[in-house]
Amino acid sequence: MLIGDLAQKCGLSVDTLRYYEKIGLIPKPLRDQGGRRVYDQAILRWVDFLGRLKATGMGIKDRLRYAQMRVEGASSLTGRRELLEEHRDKVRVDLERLTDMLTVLDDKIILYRKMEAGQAVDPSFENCARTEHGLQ
Amino acid sequence: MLIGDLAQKCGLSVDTLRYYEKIGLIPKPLRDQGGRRVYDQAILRWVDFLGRLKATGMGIKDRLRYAQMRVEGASSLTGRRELLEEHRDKVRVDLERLTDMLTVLDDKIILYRKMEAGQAVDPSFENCARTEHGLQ
DNA sequence: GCTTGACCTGGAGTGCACTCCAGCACCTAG
DNA sequence: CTAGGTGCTGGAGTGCACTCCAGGTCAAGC
Repeated sequence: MLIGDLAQKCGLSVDTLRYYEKIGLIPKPLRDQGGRRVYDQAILRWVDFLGRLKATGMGIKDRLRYAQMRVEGASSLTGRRELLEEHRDKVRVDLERLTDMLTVLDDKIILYRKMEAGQAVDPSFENCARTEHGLQ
Repeated sequence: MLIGDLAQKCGLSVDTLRYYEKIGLIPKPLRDQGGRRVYDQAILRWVDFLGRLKATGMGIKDRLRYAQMRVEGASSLTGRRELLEEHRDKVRVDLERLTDMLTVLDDKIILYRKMEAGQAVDPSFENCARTEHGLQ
């Protein structure tokens, strides 16, 4: 698999893949006679997992730490687990934040709909304890 | 309330508050004799809501669009509602992504713990369909 | 009256995470 | 055998979202 194929399969750009390699996020692949990168299928799982870490808010520094430990092998098992546990905690916090916000947004959207319908808004709703925002 | 007090109350830095004012995220406050910004309590609710939008992944451009519509008043009610509905959709997607990731992380953490305990890992678990990542 | 700390402005600098580019090599299809 | 597409490298450029700084003003306490 050449870099263009991998890019297509994993949804990253060729430039991003080379950038990830440069900073050490993905291992240096073998090269063919012409010096072109040749990837193994296994890279797909790793890139996918990196994408999930990123998509759930892990910055490049922590992904890099994780990648480096992964290269170190079995001796870094504990370190990797701890990093994932830290990240899990952050994910839990984010989940709560998003869940709360969903409520706030639902309330506000209802409020806006009422306003659009020309209804006078009940002040006790405007200052609804659930959102504490009313019309902003 | 001067800018330092506001900064303390809302958890943003003085610089950030001035930056937000410069780009139009928060309205220009009145000034006292000495030219210092004087804020009304009401700004707190707005800044808090902006913070929630930010903390749930809304970029500065959309926050700015929202802020500008807010200044326009009643005529922008529909626009604001639509923007919030768009954001709500994104929040829902993020919630699902985070929920999935929580499962993946839980599985991996269990796997790492087993490895740390020196247990041979059941290959059917290593390639567990839930995570499709195994040990990374 | 003077010091000290908070505030002011305009503009430069930072860190993250890519993204793009020039100029070149290589490989494959026609 | 050549044209077009893909790949290579090193390095510059981008957009976001602040953050910091110099050089100054102002107000309140001693």
